[in-house]
Amino acid sequence: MPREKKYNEEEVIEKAMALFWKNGYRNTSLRMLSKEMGINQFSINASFGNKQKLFLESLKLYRSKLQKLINALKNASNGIESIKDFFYQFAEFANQNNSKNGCLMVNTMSEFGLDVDKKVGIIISNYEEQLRTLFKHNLELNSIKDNQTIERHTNYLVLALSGLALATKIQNEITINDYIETTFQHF
Amino acid sequence: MPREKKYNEEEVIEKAMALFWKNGYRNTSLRMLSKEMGINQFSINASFGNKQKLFLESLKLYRSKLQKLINALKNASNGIESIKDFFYQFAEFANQNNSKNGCLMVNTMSEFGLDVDKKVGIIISNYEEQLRTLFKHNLELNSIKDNQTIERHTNYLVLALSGLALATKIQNEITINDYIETTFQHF
DNA sequence: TACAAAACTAATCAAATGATTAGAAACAAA
DNA sequence: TTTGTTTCTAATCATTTGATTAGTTTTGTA
Repeated sequence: MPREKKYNEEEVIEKAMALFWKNGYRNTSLRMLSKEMGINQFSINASFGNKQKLFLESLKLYRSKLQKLINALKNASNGIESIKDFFYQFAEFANQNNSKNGCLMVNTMSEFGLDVDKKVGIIISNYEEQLRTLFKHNLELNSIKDNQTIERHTNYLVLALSGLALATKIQNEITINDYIETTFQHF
Repeated sequence: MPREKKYNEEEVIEKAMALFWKNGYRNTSLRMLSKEMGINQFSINASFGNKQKLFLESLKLYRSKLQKLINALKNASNGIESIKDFFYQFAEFANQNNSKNGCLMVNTMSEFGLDVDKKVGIIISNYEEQLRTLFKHNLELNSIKDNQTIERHTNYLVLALSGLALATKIQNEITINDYIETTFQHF
């Protein structure tokens, strides 16, 4: 066993994710990544292949962070109130340290639309599907709505969440809170 | 008076706008613009100065197109129903010819966040302010809500509209309609 | 027809980008 | 110590980018 890597791949990918989150895919260059990650371009290639693959790993890491919020929703049983709590936690997550970075998933959707890379697209749709299932489940918990209404409300909540993510990039906290409160006043 | 321009500036800026709308600012190169507009890079510079200024003119043109929808809302007097009509027209506008391009304003907000060019930012905030005023006015028309509630609902509708713009880039028509219907069921 | 002013074409510039190369440095095993 | 494998550094590659240049063409006026 010869020379060991100076860096920890988990650690450097955390920095890559932060940069992609802040700037988007196309506006993050390998030189910026190299500087931020503290390793040179060759090492990025050696560890991750290329920029696209590095982004994919960054998105996976981001997803795993989001998963913690989602798990809280999974274990909740308060119906619509649990979903509302999730919205507030999500808003805080999307604007941690007043970063105004929004959500990396939603940012990526917005940057690429339907022309997104296939593997990236799968991660995003898996995430959306998981959200949809959890929202639906919680909507069924404490209501007597018919299936069609539940389906409609589920669709609504999924879009409302991505709208919230977008909003955190530019709006102030009051507007954000107004938005969440009004969203859940309907139920 | 010597040679006349071969092209009409109004016409070529329409094509530039379409390209920026589809691809965003950074992912639209001057060569793509040159090809689409049918004039070479030098002529783009001669007519508009540089890429940034061309984008600004494109955004102004986009804004003037949106203004037609807004004027319909201005002349309406049906309160919340008028706002709902506006949402449907906006959704159709953002997805005309099944383009999935969303809204150029919202796309720009998402691409640049708060780091947006100053002049571009002014156009966007003017637009948002106009929306806010019209929403507020229509909310006051047919309701007995207190001022605080109207303010909150106004904030809600502004964010709901940008969320709708984002959604049209990726979601199908059913989900979009569910979203609009549920949004206005609250009132 | 000759001239002048503006618009045109095509080529080119410097800078930035993603990716790769050549060679030096590190280090466990023999 | 020597060897072989791997990581590291720094330089470089070909493209693409926004912008500009040099020189040609067009066209109204004198």
